[in-house]
Amino acid sequence: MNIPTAITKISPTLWEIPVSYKEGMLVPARIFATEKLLSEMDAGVFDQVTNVASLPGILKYAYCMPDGHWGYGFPIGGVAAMDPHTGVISPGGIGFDINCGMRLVLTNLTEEEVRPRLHQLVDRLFARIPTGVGCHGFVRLSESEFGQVAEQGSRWCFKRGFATQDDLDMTEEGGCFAGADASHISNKAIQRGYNQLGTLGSGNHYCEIQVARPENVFDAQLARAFGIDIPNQVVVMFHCGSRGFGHQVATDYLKLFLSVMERKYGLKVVDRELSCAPFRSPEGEAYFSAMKCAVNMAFANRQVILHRIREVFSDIFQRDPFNLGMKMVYDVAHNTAKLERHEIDGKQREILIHRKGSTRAFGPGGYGLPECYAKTGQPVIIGGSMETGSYLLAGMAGGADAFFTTAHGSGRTMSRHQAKKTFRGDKLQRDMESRGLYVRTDSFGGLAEEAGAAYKNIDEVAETTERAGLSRRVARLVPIGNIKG
DNA sequence: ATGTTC
Repeated sequence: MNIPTAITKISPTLWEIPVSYKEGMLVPARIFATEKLLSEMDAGVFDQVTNVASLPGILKYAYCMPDGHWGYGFPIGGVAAMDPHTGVISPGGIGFDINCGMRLVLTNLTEEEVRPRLHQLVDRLFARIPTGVGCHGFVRLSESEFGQVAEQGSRWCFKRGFATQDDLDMTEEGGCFAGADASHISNKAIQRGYNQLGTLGSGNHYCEIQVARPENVFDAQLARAFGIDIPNQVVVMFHCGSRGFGHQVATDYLKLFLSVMERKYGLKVVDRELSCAPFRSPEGEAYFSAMKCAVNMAFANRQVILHRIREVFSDIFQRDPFNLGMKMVYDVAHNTAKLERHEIDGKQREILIHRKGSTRAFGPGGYGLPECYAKTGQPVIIGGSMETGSYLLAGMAGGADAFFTTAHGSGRTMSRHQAKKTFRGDKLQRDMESRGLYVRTDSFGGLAEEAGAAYKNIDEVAETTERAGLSRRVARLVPIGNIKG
């Protein structure tokens, strides 16, 4: 058993490790999980979340969500809010894949209408959306035009005809984090990124055709408000981020911070992977701006992919995509740092929130939400493994204590290496097809790594976030087609 | 996650 003996149970879905657990902790660590999910977490989670609790300027608690697992420096599933004046910013608290995120798109088609053309549809998506490591997109950009993508995000897509105003409205922050300045980006990052717009990537990135079956709708009223109102309605969910561009931004600044952290700022961290800089320092501010460039590139990436998905559906079903009801439910990031206003000890304050493998989940009335979601709370998209389904949820008022944050996915229980040794991709593909799920992939090895059995149970994760008051389940979405890298 | 080891 990996669970520290010092842990105390605050509620059936919340656990706390006190500051006395480890020298240097400034705040307690809190983990949202059932006893079962807690017991499935690797020891690295407890080690890392308590390391995060020692970072300068951290406020309230270092959090970990129920899908938490070991990551680079911070656990994946981590949440850390810093005082912007005294605190640090850490790339490890955001992740290498900056603005990795989820997008959910409606159709007005039913499973019965899509099934006969499923193979054709998935094959065409696989042909039109580049997948795999190092893949390139169809949008031809000069390096300076790419700088505009990085600064403008989805707004650049709107100008180029790849987005509607409604798409922008249904994206977190309108698809553009303000304050992105491409002068903080290295040439190397631009070289890696400028031809990657509209590409899915590899690993757990995918584009899925899913069905909202009536028996899987948890809250019919919220489902209707989110546009799910036909029995067996088909939706499209996809998961990807900022590709090699964001990876290079993270690499560049991790290295820069390591060179100045101790020498220039006297910051000592217990793990080099917690490389950081004061938020209010030239290096910290440059990273925050560069990170926003990667955030915006990822929003634009998902927007161009949506444009292609609409083209494919339009070709296959011989109708305009908007006649097919292809409207976005929402696009939400799960690897970012943001300045947000939250109530801390009874006072409204601006704080710097790191969310790494955790999702913003504003409750009803949350600021900046589109008017249509003012009463429902923000749509939250939690992606499961490709075999087991995903969830649409809604932010809840009870999320305030966790800075309105919830889980992001299933969370691995088995390492990629272990999964590759345990499963065979070609057999998995045949098994999935016999269960009515048609999957296309660039790499059978990559497919084996994503086997459902290598992940936590998504139903338990989603239910735990609801019991903890973080996000209410709206509908469970079952995959029938999948393309992955 | 990632031109999967600068």
